[in-house]
Amino acid sequence: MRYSHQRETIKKVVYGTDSHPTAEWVFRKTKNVIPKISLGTVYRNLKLLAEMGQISVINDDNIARYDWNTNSHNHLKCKQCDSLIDVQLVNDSLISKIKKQFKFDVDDVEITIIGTCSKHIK
Amino acid sequence: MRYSHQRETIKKVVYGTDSHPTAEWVFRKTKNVIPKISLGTVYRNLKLLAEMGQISVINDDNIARYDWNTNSHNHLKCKQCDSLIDVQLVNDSLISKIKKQFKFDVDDVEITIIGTCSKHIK
DNA sequence: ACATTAATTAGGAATTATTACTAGTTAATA
DNA sequence: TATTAACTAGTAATAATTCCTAATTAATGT
Repeated sequence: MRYSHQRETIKKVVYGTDSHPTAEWVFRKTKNVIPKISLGTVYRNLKLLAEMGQISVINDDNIARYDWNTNSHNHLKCKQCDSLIDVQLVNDSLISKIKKQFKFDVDDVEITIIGTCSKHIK
Repeated sequence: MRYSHQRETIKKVVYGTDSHPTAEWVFRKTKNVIPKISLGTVYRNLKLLAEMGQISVINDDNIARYDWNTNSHNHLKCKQCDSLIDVQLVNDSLISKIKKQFKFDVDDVEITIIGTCSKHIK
């Protein structure tokens, strides 16, 4: 894989936020650095970075969001502010339980808790 | 809400399978009964049925799948056969743990376990 | 430093899933 | 049976994402 200014910039943008941004958001931010960058380039490089394991992809409703945190973790999604909060819920015992109980070979556990965050509970 | 032959047929199609079908699949099956039905009608009624709580929506990658099972449950997703298997992983203690630990008011818990099902482990 | 070349890009077209729009149809009711 | 508001078919529009292609650029050898 050859060096590319675009890809490095996109990576920095993702690594510079905890907001689990969409491709569109990354595109806008990256444009501040490289005004002529195209949306296709952003999508292609986000995909490449994900394939290389340098970022991870979150499947939020029907739109992809990206995360610099590639460690296995889960999300609390607030319906009010639409924000995603990182949490750690899964432990190895759950995974081995699933393996035994269902004879299912686990690669990844995707958990999203939908609800209302502390800021918006009235 | 008025009775509609289309909506009833769509509902029966969803209730007649465990395959967690897509809108496209429901459309094809419903066409066997009502050849002139349009895709838009299928989408509109799937949405209505979900809003009425008569079916539930699963967010699988970037495509919606539908499920007659409206009880809270989780899915094992096999990467080989792309099938979704119903399982029950969450218990009330997890939900109350989240409530306490993160001061987060939980409405729904979405869990998908990605991996390989027993049929495809070699 | 310069030429070669294969990876990468910008820009736009194409694709996929889904929603919106509208004139015509139909279920419910009086 | 006439009225009417909800519903449908068919099609256009939208949103997110991928694909395509000529031009650009990073890496390598000379």
